[in-house]
Amino acid sequence: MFASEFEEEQYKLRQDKLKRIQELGVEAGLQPLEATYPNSFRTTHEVPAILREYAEVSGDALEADRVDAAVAGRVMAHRRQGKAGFAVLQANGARLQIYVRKDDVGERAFELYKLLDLGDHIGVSGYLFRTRTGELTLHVRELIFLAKAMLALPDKFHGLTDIELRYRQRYVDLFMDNGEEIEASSSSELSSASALSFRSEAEGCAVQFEPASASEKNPEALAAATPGLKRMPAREVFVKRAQVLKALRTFFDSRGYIEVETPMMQPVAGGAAARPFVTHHNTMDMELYLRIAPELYLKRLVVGGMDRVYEINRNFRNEGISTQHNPEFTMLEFYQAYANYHDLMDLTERLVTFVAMEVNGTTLIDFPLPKGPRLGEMVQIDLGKWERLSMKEAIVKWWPRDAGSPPSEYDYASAVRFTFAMESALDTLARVNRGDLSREYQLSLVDAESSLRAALNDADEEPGYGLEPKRTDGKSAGKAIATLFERLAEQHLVQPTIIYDFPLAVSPLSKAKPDEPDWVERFEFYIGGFEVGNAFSELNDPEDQRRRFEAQLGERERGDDEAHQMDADYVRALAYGLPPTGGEGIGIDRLTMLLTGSRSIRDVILFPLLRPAKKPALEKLEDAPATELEQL
RNA sequence: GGACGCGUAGCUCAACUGGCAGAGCAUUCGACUCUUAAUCGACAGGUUGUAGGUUCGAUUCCUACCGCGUCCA
Repeated sequence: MFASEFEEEQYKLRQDKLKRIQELGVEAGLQPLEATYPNSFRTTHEVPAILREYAEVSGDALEADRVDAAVAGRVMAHRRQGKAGFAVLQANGARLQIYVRKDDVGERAFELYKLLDLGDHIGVSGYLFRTRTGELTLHVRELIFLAKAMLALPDKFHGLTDIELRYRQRYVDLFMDNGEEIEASSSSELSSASALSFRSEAEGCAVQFEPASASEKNPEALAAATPGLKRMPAREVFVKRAQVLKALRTFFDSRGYIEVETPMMQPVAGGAAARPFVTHHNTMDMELYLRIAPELYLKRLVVGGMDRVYEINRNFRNEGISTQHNPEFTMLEFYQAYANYHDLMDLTERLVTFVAMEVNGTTLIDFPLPKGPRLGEMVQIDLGKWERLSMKEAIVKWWPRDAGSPPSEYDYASAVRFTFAMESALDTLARVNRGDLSREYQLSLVDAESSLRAALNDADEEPGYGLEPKRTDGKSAGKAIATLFERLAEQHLVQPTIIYDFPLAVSPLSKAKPDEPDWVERFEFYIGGFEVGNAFSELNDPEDQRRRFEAQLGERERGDDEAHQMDADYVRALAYGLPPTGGEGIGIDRLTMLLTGSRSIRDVILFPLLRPAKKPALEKLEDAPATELEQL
């Protein structure tokens, strides 16, 4: 528990203080436990409510018509001046100053006041007034000790800036973080006046996070330069996250969708391309997988006549960790019978717009790009303005200028032709004279080259599905096309963009386009340069579904452990008749990142996965001799 | 998995080209009845992530490992 001997000493010191506090309480007639860890304190006001209610009431008015109040909170500042002092109580993310005078609270309570440490919880009652500087303050008459902070708080001005510690000790981060901290990547002068100004408007909170110098700077110069990255306070991020969830439920509930919960532990981990976590049930002696998606269960429900369903819950994917990936993440999935992917495109635009308005009151967000060549750049995104491009159009739009003409329908039709197209594009690219080009341009050429090569590799490995007899080589180029799109276009999709019509090869659960059997009715939408959601017209032909699963099994045998597993029961469910259905999944963590201006998924997950903390120093010392012996 | 960066007091950070490990906050003691990063005075707090190496001398240079971060895959 203790990080150091110093901390242990601190702890003991505070134990002594707690004992002294107990003595004071007992002297006042309390039971020992009531004096140290009382069970309750009756408040008359919540701190945020007081700040809101009396924000406009003058000191004279408060004096003329005295307002009594009892509030409780955590001591976040403690300023003493002899026989009086000011302290700041924080509760529910808002801060109220209190004023304690020995003359008013008496000898014993003032003794208690002097024993307080930062982080302690107290309850106070008294009356409201305004100080000389005009700050709303509670003049304390009675002071009750509620709970002790046995460990010292971080630096009161800087707070916890160590990102690792913020994640590991979120319980500290939540009450310490005021978001004022500036992260590197631009000059401190600029970053002190961020374009983002986060205020707890909902709570009318006294904590204002606007840098004092902001108004003095030239706003035009600020807008021109990349503004610094100012974080929203941790607490506010998670308040917003709750609002996002609430808005989503409002949206679907009002449209007749039923919220359901489907298994998190599944005998077959299906519904997505990802490696699962494996677990074991002892009594039944069976392997189970933590779900990678709820998809197949939700569609079973549509078979069962639940025509509109949605689920908001965790998915688990045994994959890498990055600023956009956490092994467990929250996914919204919804399904609507008798709808197709065109209907879902319209619904998606309305949904995102609605959530933005509910949560932020505007569709405009300032967002620091979390990856790609424009990493860290603050961009303004309008979540109410959408563009739609087919995947093929997107490849054309972002096709490297120096690589000749983009692939045609003819090139897409088979892996052999696609390979040839990539090779000739690479040749064209290689012939560009790079002598007088800027470094930036040269880098973009390198990037283009690696993108084409990645697609080329996929085309080489592309399996033959045998689904399309017209192909001479028996191989599709679907996977390679998807890779090409991702490498060329994804990073540019900053404003909300729907990319529709995906290759069948990468879409084992989607319905094919009637006129183009190699392509499916599927779209993904991108914001801020990353994928936020994925939707399609659901494949509802059991025969076709069985063939696709079998093709995926072939993939798996070839070493692709992300290929979809066979789910015979799902095929059986389809055999009972799934109506034409549109379904969609939306990454809630990523959506929350956008709506809170967060650079990392870890900033919107309360307890992101980290390696276990290193051992306390004392344990380590004891271990040391053993390892030395082993080495000998 | 690869590249780069970081790791110094409880917290936030210094320590120039390798030359006595320092400051602020917090803590402890003292003064102060309108302060707000309160102020003033004093004390205390360190195996510089771990293990090696180079050197008269290592927080600094080198190697490996651990942890975290960022990017790429």
